[in-house]
Amino acid sequence: MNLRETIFALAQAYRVHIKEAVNANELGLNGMHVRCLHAIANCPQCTANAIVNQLGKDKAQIARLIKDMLDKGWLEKHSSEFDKRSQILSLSSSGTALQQQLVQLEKQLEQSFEAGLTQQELDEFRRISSKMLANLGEHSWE
Amino acid sequence: MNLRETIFALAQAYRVHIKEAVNANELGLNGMHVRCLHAIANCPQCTANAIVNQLGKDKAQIARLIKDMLDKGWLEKHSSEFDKRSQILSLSSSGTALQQQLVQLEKQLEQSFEAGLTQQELDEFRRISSKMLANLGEHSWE
DNA sequence: CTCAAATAGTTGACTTTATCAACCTAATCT
DNA sequence: AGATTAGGTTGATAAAGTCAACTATTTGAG
Repeated sequence: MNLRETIFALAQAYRVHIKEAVNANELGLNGMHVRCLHAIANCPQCTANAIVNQLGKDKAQIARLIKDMLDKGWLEKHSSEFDKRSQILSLSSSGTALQQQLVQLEKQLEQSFEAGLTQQELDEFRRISSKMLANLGEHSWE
Repeated sequence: MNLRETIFALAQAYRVHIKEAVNANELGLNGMHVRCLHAIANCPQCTANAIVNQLGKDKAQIARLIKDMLDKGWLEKHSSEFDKRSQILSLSSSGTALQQQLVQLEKQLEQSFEAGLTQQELDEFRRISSKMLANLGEHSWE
């Protein structure tokens, strides 16, 4: 298994398992919902544009995603006082609850990943990974 | 950066960079083409079904992908002598050339990833990764 | 041997996801 | 002010992925 296969196998495994967990809990959200919830939760004064940059997606797609999530009542938006072009996005109470559930599920999944590994190994994994990312000039980028 | 972020950042970085390289070389192929070329190259007596299992995709999608690649002249197919339901797929000469170019580009990209890392670190990364995959009961799975 | 069940592959119809270009409004820059 | 840039929305369309039905073989239980 070369590096490419390793990396994709990990990502694929994560995707498959978190999808299972999300479906099992019938949260009614898809992959982009998940990423968007996290992005907003972790980004103070989040705007649509911030999400576009963070997730590396087309702004049209993000606009529709946000509209969908607003309709579902997971988000709130109000225009920025500093730049009237910008809409500040935040999680509603139901959005926050959802995101917290996700954090929970992800924590559990991470524990599955990490089973039988020492703290040292985990640190090492992260250290090497971030070296690789630095090599390619990647940012936090989700 | 937690484990999820790390894993997806790596996968995303790989995807973005290989896509760039492929586009830069104007090979005219997309992500599924790439994966399919590799799958066929590495699978003796490859069938559509083998690809479905290897890539974990819907068989309808794979059938259309193969048709497309046959039209483009990258593949050849002939029915199996052992099972007349099966179509054995192989790379044509242009398909082989394409796949070889990809191998080249991927090798270069891997070198970018691995820059400044020792062989020990790389081994360690692979070892830890496969432990994680084993935790989740993953197979080679691409 | 025979017939039901399983397997390989194809196709049609459809949903989801992603992309491109046009556009509006507000901000910024001489 | 007038031109340009940036944030966001929308329409149209392309690409990816999914579901179900169907054909043609093969397998396997009785």
